[in-house]
Amino acid sequence: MLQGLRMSAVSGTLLRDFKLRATPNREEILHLFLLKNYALSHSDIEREIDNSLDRVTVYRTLKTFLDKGLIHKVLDDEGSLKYALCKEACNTAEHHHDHVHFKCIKCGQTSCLNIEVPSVKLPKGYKANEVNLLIQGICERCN
Amino acid sequence: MLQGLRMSAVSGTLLRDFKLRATPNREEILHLFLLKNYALSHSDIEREIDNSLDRVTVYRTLKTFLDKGLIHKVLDDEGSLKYALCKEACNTAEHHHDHVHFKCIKCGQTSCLNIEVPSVKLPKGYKANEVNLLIQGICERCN
DNA sequence: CTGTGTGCAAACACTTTGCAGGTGT
DNA sequence: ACACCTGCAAAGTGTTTGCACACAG
Repeated sequence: MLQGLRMSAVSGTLLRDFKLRATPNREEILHLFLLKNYALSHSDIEREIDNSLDRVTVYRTLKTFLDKGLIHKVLDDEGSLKYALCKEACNTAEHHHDHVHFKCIKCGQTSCLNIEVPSVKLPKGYKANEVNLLIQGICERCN
Repeated sequence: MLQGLRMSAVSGTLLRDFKLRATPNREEILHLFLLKNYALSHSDIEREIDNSLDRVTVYRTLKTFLDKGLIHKVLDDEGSLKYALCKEACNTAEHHHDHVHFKCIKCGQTSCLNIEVPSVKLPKGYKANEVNLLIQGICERCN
């Protein structure tokens, strides 16, 4: 849904689609996600948006985006959560976040791989809800 | 390697096996890991060991255990890392940490599932090093 | 106009570092 | 005896909350 659109134009519209007020801050943060194709941590965002943008606002914006289903959490091995855009249409009611993420141990970037999550047979009694696969290694650019 | 041994006796020996000094603190923390069969966060450890045990010591002990290969990181969706014992013989030189972990969204416990990590075909150019699979859902006890 | 977003300040929580003294081997 | 572990204090970093004002709809 997000691909193939002019980024500069899309942020405001996208926000309204998700029933969020289109404020400059939100547009800027959303724009950054559209620009980068890898997962961003809180501090990544602070670093990239160098002009004044309150720390607290970033926290709250990320939480809002998360609640509304614009972005999803991406696991990281360092304890610091990262976030990435939901590629398909997720909304508050239903998410399908079975993701494969790849973290490069050289450049540190974590990106979404467009491959299927392999199905796993759980022991009986267990019921799966969400599956997260994090693969660490060397990405194609660093190879 | 760890299974089938009397826990109270094993901590000290195990520490020496890993070339670590057997101190009361370390034995207590290691004992806790042996006792619980799910992954523990830093704060879990602080909570469980209610008597005096300095926060800083826990940090340093966990780092030491990690470095020596006694424990490994377990991913969590909340940003707070957890740790669990390495079941097979891992040492500083070689780890094989392709793990499947299951986090129950009811009781919050994350445990190691004894199943194989399904193989994933990576796009060409990518090279995998370590694979972490985190499945979230309902565990057998909460079901 | 109204409800929500924002920035500031401050509180709070988490993690790391330095150092002096204690302890395992 | 020596090297390493520990606890305390303090600094550094990350996150949350309260409040008054600004602003989008």
